[in-house]
Parts: sequence; structure tokens; C-alpha cells
Amino acid sequence: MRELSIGEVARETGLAASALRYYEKAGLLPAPPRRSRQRRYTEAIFGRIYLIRLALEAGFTIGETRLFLSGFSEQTPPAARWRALAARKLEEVNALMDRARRMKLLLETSFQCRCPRLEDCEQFLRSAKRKQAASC
Amino acid sequence: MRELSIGEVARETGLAASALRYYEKAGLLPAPPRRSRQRRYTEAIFGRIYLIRLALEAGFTIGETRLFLSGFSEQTPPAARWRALAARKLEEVNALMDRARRMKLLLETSFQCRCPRLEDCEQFLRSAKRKQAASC
DNA sequence: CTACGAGTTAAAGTACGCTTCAAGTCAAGG
DNA sequence: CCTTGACTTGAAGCGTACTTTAACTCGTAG
Repeated sequence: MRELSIGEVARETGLAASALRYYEKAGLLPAPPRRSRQRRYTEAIFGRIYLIRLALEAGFTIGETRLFLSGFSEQTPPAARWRALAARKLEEVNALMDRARRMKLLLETSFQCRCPRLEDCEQFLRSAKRKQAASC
Repeated sequence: MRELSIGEVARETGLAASALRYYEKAGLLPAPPRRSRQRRYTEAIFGRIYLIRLALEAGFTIGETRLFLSGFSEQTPPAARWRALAARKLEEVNALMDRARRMKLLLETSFQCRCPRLEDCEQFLRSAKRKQAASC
């Protein structure tokens, strides 16, 4: 298995090396073996990094992401804690999607709007406030 | 039309008075008339605040939200700038929805997953990476 | 031997979106 | 008149997620 320096991992993932070190300190990434003090990763790191980015970009904090990643190896008591987090986060993600959907509608509607002030545009507010079946 | 103090607006919207002052300084809220130095709002402020929260919660920065709100009254050159922002933001919102959707799938799948490490769970990664028709 | 490039650390700095603080203003009630 | 409570201001502080900086260590190439 090929050994990768932090710079190579950074290049491949598009993250800064400083971000990878930061994730390691924060407990999101395992501390890899060193060769003369320098980190040597294997390609297994990419799956982990993918998960981290997915979680962070979906609005998880660093702490929540850590719990998310660790909630599986420690099945003893944290499993319940993990499930609680997951359930809560699921709601948050739903709310985020709902807001994103409304914002999208709002942006699209605003292309047609010629009102002087957006908040006076009936069509706009109607579309922004309308609840749709959260089918996604 | 009823006059509202900053405290009343804060209570009704759930925002802190400090946040309302901050929005005003940042150019998101108009500076309302004063009665002995104190701000007096009309109910027209609520539509504006609704828009601001919608934009901020969908990931707009303060500066983008300001542009979003002002992009309508100044139809001269900013209209083009506004349209560019809206188009860019539309893409960002789409990306956000996609990430939220994947994260949701990921949370739901993880409830069934019994793998020691999440990034090794085939079912999980398959569902996380699968692109769905962005129907929402 | 030296010089270069990549990597190392701890600590300080940054941007964003607010909140908190300190010190003051004002209207109304007792 | 004095207190109370809501409001005012500018300035400083905060949490998150990183980035930047400064000083240092390596391995390799010339």
C-alpha cells in the first residue's frame, strides 16, 4: 500500500495540509505513523476524509462529527448517545433542506419579480412560505 | 399603524435586540425613526426580518443578504450584479441541498449499520455517494 | 558542505455573526 | 425627587473552523 505524505493527501483531497493537522488534533483523523516525524498516510484515509467533509458541509460541528465517526466503534454506552445525536441531526438536516428549498424558490421567483422591494412582492412571499412535501 | 419598540420586535421575532441593532448597522434593516433616541418600528419590519432570516439560514453572508435585499430598488447597474449573485447563490443552494440530502441518507442508513467503522460500511458509502435526481 | 523543499510544532491571527459590557439617556410611577 | 426599567452607544469579547507565522528538522541533490 502506497504511503502518502500530508502534502499528497492535501493535493488529492483539495484540503489544506493545515486543515488535515487541525482535524487530527480535533480527533477527526487518526494520528498516522511517522517516518522521521512526518505523517505517512495510506489510501484508507480518503474514505475517512470524505465522511468528515460530508458531515461538516452538511452543518455538523467538529464535535458532532467526531461523535458521528466514533459512535460506531464504542457500542457500549455511546451508542445511545449517538442515536440521539443522529435523530437530532436528522431533524436539523431536514430543517436545513427546507430552508434551502425555500431559498431556491425565492431566488428563482426573484428573477421574475419587478417589485421595488422584495418583501412587498406577493408572488414571492407566497412561494417562499409555501410548504412543499419534503420529498427529498 | 402600531409603533413597536426594539424589545417588542425582538420578542415577536425571537431575535435578540442586539441582533436587530447589528442588522441595522450592517445595512440589512433600515434605521427606523426615533422617539427620544429609541427606535420605533412599524409592522412592516417583520417581512424584512423574515427575508433576512431566510437568506442567512440558507447560508447567505451578511454582505450577500444586503445585496439580495437591495438588488431590487437600484435597478440601474446593480441589477446585473444582483443577477450574477442570484445565479451563483442558486448553484450554492443546490449544492447545499445535495449535501443535506446525502447527509440525511447517511444518517438514516447509519441507523441500520453495524460496521465497526462507518467508512468501511459498503451500504453506507453507496447510499452517501449515490446521486439522486435533485427533484427538490 | 550547503542549500532546497517539504514537513514539524505551538501560538497567534482571521472572518463571521453575533453577544456582552460599561456607562449613559429617558419616561413614568411612587 | 428618585427609582425603575427599557432603551442607547461604542468597544471589547466569543465560538467555530481554520490559516498564518516563526523557528526548527529532515532527506536529497549539487
